[in-house]
Amino acid sequence: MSELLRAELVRVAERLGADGIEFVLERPRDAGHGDLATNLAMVLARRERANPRKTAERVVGALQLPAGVVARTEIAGPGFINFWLAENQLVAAHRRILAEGGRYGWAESGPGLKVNVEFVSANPTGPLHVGHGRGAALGDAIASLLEAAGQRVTREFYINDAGVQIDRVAQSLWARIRQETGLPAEIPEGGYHGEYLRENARAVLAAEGPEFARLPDDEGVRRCRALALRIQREEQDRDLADFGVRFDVMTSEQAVYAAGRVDRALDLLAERGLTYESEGALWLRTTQFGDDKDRVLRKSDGSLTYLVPDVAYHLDKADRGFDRAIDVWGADHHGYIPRMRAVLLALGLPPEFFEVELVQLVKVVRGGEEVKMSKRSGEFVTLRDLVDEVGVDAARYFFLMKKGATPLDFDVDKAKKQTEENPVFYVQMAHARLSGIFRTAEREPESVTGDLDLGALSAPQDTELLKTIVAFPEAVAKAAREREPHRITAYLHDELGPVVHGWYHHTRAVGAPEGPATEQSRLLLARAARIVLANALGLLGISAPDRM
RNA sequence: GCGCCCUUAGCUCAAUUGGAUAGAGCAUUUGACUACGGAUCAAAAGGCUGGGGGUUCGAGUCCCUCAGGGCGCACCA
Repeated sequence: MSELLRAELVRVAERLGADGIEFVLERPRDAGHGDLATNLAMVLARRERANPRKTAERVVGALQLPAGVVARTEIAGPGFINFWLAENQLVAAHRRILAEGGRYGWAESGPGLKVNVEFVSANPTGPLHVGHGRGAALGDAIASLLEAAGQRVTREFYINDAGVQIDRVAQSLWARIRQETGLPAEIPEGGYHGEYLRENARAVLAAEGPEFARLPDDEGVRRCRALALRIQREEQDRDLADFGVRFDVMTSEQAVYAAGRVDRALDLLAERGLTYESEGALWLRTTQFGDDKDRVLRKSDGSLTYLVPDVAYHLDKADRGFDRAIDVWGADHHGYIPRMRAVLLALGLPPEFFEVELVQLVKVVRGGEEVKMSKRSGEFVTLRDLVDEVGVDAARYFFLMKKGATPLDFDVDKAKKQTEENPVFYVQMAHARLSGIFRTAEREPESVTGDLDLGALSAPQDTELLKTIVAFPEAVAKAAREREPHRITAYLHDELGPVVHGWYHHTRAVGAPEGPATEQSRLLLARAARIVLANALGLLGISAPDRM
């Protein structure tokens, strides 16, 4: 219905000689300002240096809407135009919720963009930490939101298995294997000291036999490289699977090299005249594309910087036909964005192709104190430890409560509470209570069908609940457009949750004192609200329990 | 030194991207169950949006400046 109104406003704007003008049509914060409001008249007036209220009168006078859509129009404040929708619009919207069910909130538009969302992409050097968990929750939710917005999404994980970090973990594992059998060995400089490598060492010895530790160092390290990679990858995959995250594509850096893509990327840059030799190194003119200094591609020792495989990998994404490559990165990589963007622009990719969503640090707090490490990792809190303590639902919800770009204090005590202080509990409780209504009624929600009788929904809480659930698709579209899942947690906790609890508290569905027509309509309302709660939670990867 | 992000109620955070009277939760105070789960609800109180200047019908949001905090500035990944 807002689409219809928007289209008509666009038509009026064109008639008033303002083609393509940008204006806002949205649900006002204050319900006293109508169901929908637009600033069109003020934008027009600014352009024409006219009185906004007079312009608003012209706009309203030119509107031609079919009967039964808008009940009332008002010009208010500095020149806002407020619309009250006709009641039958709400009945129709409710009908749509029941009809679409689990897909309510999803865009109707046809095949959208092909989007690649790359996230987590942890080095295969150890278990995932809580920061990876936040990236996983955020990337997965952004992917789900984009799917809901009608786009074709691929969830991808990039395995950095060709760099020096994997050498270090191989050397570290080799040292632990020797230590386990009483042979002298030291963890190398920059190596990994976590307890988990001791576990891995014991597992390798159990599988390969104790003589494995007596191999020459170079062969031992070489074999440890493959073993460490496999062991760490398997553990990360388990961590992710248990966190409810599933990837469509795992791409390995080694495979990017093996396919010749890295050499091809270098050739392509050279062909375009973007590289030059200086001081024995090969440089890229990223400054021509907005970077603050040129960057080295091949160091004077002949090895490549990590920029080269990263560029090759993103070219590969473009070759695979993606319109967008959205990368979820740790915030410590933000300095790396300009040069990546510069290179991709230089290679002729459109500026909107490459997008980065940053994830800030997670500080785990228990009893008011920061928790700095887990026993197993030795240096960070693992995702598994956190999930074991608070559960997947609470972990995901807390990770998604704030914008990714702001630092997060994860309050473990609060996440475990079974009271309203815990936002995820509060929201899930709303769903469980609605389910409870149907238990009491001894009916399946799906068996309650038909249209709402607005005349029978006499309580103000009825109307409030109806308007709140009808606003859900707009919230999804906005969250997808902005890549901001926290808008959905905010919708759940600040809007829908309180409205459901308030409705439940103040009105009665089963055995409604107003009579059977009211009971029927309230059951229909409860069924619809339950759908919206479940869909919103589902987008975030959180369960919607019927009992708690 | 340069660049990016941040500073909003006692605390943790929002604010429809420049809109109407800056909103939630926690904490505090007061009240509400013989009813679908009181694991909840209703209400009160809490603010010079870090300071100052500017842009305009209109600024938490944009620009300048000052103060405070975080991160980044490799021929590391």
